[in-house]
Amino acid sequence: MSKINIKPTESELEILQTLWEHGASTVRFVNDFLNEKRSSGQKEIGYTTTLKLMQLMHEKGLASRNEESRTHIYEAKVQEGEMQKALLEKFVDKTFRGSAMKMVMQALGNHKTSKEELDEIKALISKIENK
Amino acid sequence: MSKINIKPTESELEILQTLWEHGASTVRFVNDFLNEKRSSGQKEIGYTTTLKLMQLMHEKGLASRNEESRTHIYEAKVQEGEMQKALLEKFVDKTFRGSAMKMVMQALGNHKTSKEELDEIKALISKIENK
DNA sequence: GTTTATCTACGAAAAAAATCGTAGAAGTGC
DNA sequence: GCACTTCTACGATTTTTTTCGTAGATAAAC
Repeated sequence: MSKINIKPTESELEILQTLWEHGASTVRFVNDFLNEKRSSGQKEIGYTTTLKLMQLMHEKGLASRNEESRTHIYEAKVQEGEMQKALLEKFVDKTFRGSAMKMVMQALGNHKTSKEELDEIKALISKIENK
Repeated sequence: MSKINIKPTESELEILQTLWEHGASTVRFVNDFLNEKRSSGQKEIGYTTTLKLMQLMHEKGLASRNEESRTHIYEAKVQEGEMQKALLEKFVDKTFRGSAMKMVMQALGNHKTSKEELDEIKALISKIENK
């Protein structure tokens, strides 16, 4: 349960997303994936840009890497859930002045929520209430 | 209902928070307030730093200012709720891969939620369901 | 009315983050 | 083996954000 004390930058977070979603990956894969996502309009990210970023992430301890083969394979070193928790807390502070509730209400209000999702939430609420 | 296309930086958001919380304010007030908040430890923010930031926000259209008296009075030009909505959307994308639901669950799970708050949410859910 | 404090404007330095170019090593295809 | 591609390392540039110093104007204090 090691606390997360390393805050990723925007770009780093984007890379982490990729690693979480696809598991351990090469720089090439991450770079391609990122560029596909932002296909329309924006300028492509150069390969060495992503490389550099991932090298930095390795140094910072955000990612580990396997150097057995020439093509290194990077893996997220922090868990997605933990990072989400840490970032959420910070975000609530910054944007909702600390009120998680306000944020939840905002999210529920804005977002078109399906019946299934609402049921899920209700279930969670019951669980919290009966505890 | 003008869409928000201006993304504030971290510092700008902090200033916006102050303006939202206290209404139209002078640079001096904002600067003092900000420094009190981060009292312990960190270095103080210089007056001209805050001044510059607020001038930039004015240029960008994030804040308006009343120049009638020598001491200008700044006011947030975007509404808190709108900005929260915009930032929330971006945040959910970046951090929860677009799943607002996942985020809500995470928030409800981590955060110690009071009975009143839970009731509030339940009320909101009912409202959504009966619509 | 002269000194002192406070304000804005503005430029520029410092810090943080993102981007890329180049070099050289290592693999691939023929 | 030789040309071609692909990879890492590394330094350096560019862009963005934050920070502050200085100058001049205005107000306040006495």
